[in-house]
This record gives sequence, C-alpha cells and structure tokens, in this order.
Amino acid sequence: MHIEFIHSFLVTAECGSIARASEKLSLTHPALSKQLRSLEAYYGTLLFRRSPGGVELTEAGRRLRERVRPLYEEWQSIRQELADANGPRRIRLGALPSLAAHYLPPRMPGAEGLGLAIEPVVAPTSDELRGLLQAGAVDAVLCEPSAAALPPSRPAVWSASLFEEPFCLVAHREHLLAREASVGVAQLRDQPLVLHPPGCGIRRLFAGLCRAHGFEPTIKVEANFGDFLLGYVAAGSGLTLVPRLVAESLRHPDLVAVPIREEGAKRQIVLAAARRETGRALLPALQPS
Amino acid sequence: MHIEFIHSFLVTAECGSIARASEKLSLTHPALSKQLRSLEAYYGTLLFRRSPGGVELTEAGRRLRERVRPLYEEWQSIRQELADANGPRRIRLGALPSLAAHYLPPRMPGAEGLGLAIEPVVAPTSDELRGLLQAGAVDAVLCEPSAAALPPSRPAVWSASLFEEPFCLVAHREHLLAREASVGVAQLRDQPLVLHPPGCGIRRLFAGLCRAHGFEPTIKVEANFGDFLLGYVAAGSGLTLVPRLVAESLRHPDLVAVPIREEGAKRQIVLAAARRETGRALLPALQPS
DNA sequence: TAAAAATACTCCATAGGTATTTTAT
DNA sequence: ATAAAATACCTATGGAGTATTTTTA
Repeated sequence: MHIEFIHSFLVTAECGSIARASEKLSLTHPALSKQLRSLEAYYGTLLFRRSPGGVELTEAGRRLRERVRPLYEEWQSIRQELADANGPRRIRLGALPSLAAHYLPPRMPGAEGLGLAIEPVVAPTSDELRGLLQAGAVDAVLCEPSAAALPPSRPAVWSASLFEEPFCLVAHREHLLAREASVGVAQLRDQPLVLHPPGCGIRRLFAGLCRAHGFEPTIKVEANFGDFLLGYVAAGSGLTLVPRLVAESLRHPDLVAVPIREEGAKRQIVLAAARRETGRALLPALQPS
Repeated sequence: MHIEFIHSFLVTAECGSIARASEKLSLTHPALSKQLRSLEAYYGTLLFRRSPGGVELTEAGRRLRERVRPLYEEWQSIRQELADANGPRRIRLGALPSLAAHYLPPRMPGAEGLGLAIEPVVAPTSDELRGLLQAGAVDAVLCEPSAAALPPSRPAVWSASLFEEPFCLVAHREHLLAREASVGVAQLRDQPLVLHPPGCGIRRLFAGLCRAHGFEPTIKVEANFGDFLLGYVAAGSGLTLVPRLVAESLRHPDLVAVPIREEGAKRQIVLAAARRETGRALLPALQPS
C-alpha cells in the first residue's frame, strides 16, 4: 500500500468530494477514485458513501480517519527529521528575470521548509535557460515551454506546467490607452514601443501578433532589463509589455497596466528539470498559490 | 512509498543481512536490495552500511528504525482493527484428506488471528479439488500442482508453491522392509500393496515409478481413505504408501514408516485460488512452519 | 577468494491518464 | 437534467524475477 494514498484519503475526507480533492492533489478524478477503491480493498471496507453531491465518510471511514491522521503526521515528521539531518538540498534553479523577481521570492520560505535550498540563476531568455540546463549549470529552470519541449538534442527529462498569464500593456497614466479596461493588439499600430531585444520571448511573440494583424510594430527603444523598460515608459518614450506578474507589482505612480485581450497574448510558464526527481521535489514548492 | 518497504527495512535491520531477510520476506535478494535502495532515495540518506558480512544500520538508519518501528506497529494495528470490525472473512478451502487432517488444524488459529475463517472442504483427489475450484464451490485449494497448472479450460488465477514432501512406505513392524532406514522402489517388486484407487495422485505416481523400474505393482486392496489403508496394513495384508506428513503422525503401535529414496517419490503441495487476492491473504497463514 | 550485495535485463502489475458511461438527485 | 463518480481502455512507471558481475573483508 502506498502511504500517499493515505494522504489522498485524508484530503478527500476533508473536501467531501473526489473531484475537488483530486485538484488539490494534482490528480485526475479517475486516478483518485482508484486510489480510494484500492484503500477500500486493502481494508476490506467501504470508506466513503458516494452520491452526486460528493462523498461522505462511512462509519469505518471515520474510524480510519481518526486513527490514521496522527499516524500520517508522524510519518511526515519522521521524513522531515531525516531530511533535516542531511542539511538542505541545494538546487540551482534558472529563472526568467520576471519570475526571479516576482514569483520566486514569496516561495523561498516554503521551499526551505521542504528542505530545499534554492539558488536562483537569472537568465534573460528561455533559450539561454535551456542552454544552462543542458550544460548542467542549473538543475532546473522556470521558463517558457519551448525551452522544455523543443530542443531535439537533449530535451529536459522532466517538465510540468505551472501557470499561464496574459501580457499587459504598460503606459504612462496620461496616455490615451491608459484609460481602457483592456486593449486589443490592433490598437497598438503606430504606437511607439519600448521592448526587449529580438531574442526574447515577449518580443518574438508580440512581433508575431502584430504581423498577424497586418502591421510591423514600431520599436523605438530596445532594452534588456524590465526596470529600464519601465523607466523609458515612465519618461513618456512609449509603451511596453509585461507579463501580468510584473504588472501586478508596478509601484511607479505614473504607470498604468492594461491587460491585452487577445487569444495569443499570454505566456506559459513551466518547470523543467534535468532529473525527474529534482522536478518532483521542486514542484510542490513552486506551485502558483 | 510502499509501507511494506518499511517492514522490509525493519526485518533487514533485525537480520543484519539482505539475503537472510529476503528469505524471511519471501523475496529475492535483488528485490529486497532495490526496496532498501528506494527507501534510501526516499529519505535521501544511506540507511545501511554494506559489507560481505552483511549489512549494518548507519546512524540515520538507527534513527529511522527507532521512529518507524512503533509507527509500523500502529499501522498494523489500525488495519487489524478495521479487519476485526468487518468480522472474519469466510474462505472455503478445499484440501486433500491428508492435508485437512494433518496440515490444516495447527494452522487454523493463526488464520483466525489474520481475520480469516477457513471452512475446510475435503475431497479425495487433486482433480476433484480442481473441479470444486472451477465450479466456484471453494475459494481456494490445497493440492498437488496439476490442479493449479494443467487445466486449459479455466486455470486457477493464482497459485503458490507451499512445500514438497517425500512419500514413505508403511509396513507392519514385523515386515522385512520395516527394518530398513529407507527403501528403493525396486524393493517393492512383488510386494502386496494396499493402495488408493487409480484416480488418486499417489496411486498414479507410484504406478509410474514401478513401471519405470520394469514391473507392475501388485495391488491387493484398493481403498479411498487413508485410515482404512493403514488398517489393512496393520492387519498384515500388505504395504502402503503415505506422504511424510501422515507418516509423522502414525500412532498405531504395529506400524512403521520408512522413507522412499527415489527422485520422483515425492509430492508437491500448492495453494491455488480463484482470485489472486484470496491467495495472497491465505498464504501467510498456510506457510509450512 | 568466497560471501554478500549490486547490476543488467526482462516481464508484468498497476498507477495514472483520456474518453466515455453510469448513477442518483 | 446535471453534476459527480465509476468504468473502459491505454500507456508507462517501476517492482519483482533470473542471470551475472562487482565489491570487500
């Protein structure tokens, strides 16, 4: 019997629904359903009463829960103790600047709690991160999926999708578009843009979108670091684009972020690791909250 | 992580040797070795120091053992409690007469302790037991392997070998052969025999052996029940053959049992079950002591 | 050098996924 | 009718086996 099934059992009992519990556990409902069935076979008893409204513990299920909950906590704590004795596990984690600045920091304490000492390595593009991963300079990367999937030479052994976020337009608060609730790509025709250099994911994606709308973007300034870009925008030199993650933490009083309403105007972030085990260890700490 | 690996770990720590522990656990040593390796990966520490003399717990291993031993006991006791609440599981177990009389009784209390209520069903031949198993009249059978392996129609889903035992010659204490330490099949030429009817495993096997030695057995009386056979032998009507199990519990003052020294003069006993789960549940209770 | 354990490999049981059906309200 | 769970089916991880090699006292 897998101990993890006990965790699934406890979470399901808590949620009162296999479907909702399966989300929490990052499982599909059939998988969770089968886990619970196999627990029931193991104990030779029905543990849940199923209904369209969800599931409810049977008498035996309640008894099991009472006894098994402290046991599972003890199990975890034993593992924790052994892990602590080893000292934290050092993991070099490559990340895009936006993620290193806004996504990683709030998750570092949680990672530490799991015995992981994350050493961030920042690189400006997903392509460069891929290179670092292949070269063994980092153990895992947080980047766009191309880096995990495309390389035919040595693909990342393991990867998991973390989240998807739209891009936002950042404009000076007095700019015309700053008053819109959302902007379409078409509205950016002939607008002066302050963007990343050509190798960058945002730049590539955005140039493609403009061309799909029948125009070339008007790029006025190129810069590599997000803060510089925002400086230009604040100075009134043009507009820029940032992922929502960055838009959410805009603190400059003169800057306004407006989401782009366009199917393709979003980026996906994946966690990719050279070894599966590393990825699995990292994943719980790096889930979007 | 499989909880069973913890059991393996505890047994190995106790034995101080992977090879010896693997026997106790009915595993091969590579399998156990891999279980321990995967535990070590799970905890991120070396648990045993390996040497040609066996294995020894490391510091981390000792720590794990101390903490995990009570946890595993609690796990077992939880399972026991749930099992008890269900009432014992009734299992109809077909068995050959010799096994039902001498092998099963001492193992019934152990089975009860495992929550199994065994209901013995006796049938004189392995073939008949096979019929009962196929018909669903019993859940499992203790018999010779032919019944588990041969049938092309509906083979037993699950089977495991239990033990092998030689046959013994039973003679009146004043018979010439009763003084031998062991007898060869050749010595039985022209001896009057008291044997089971042709359908029976012992009869079939023995007739084959005699023919291999170039003679037909001289069968004087046929009877279906072991006790009757022994009665005839005690009365001086001839010799008979019984498995060692029966020979060991001969109580008649006039009867002497002598092992047969012959490669093929032995029988194998297997446990076969219609469903794998039944077999697995039964196996620990029915192991030879 | 001789034992014990580790490895290489093959096979199969089973966990998990996707797509679909069943069920109970 | 609908939401939830179960089922059917497929793929792939990994646990167990057999045969062989490596290790180390």
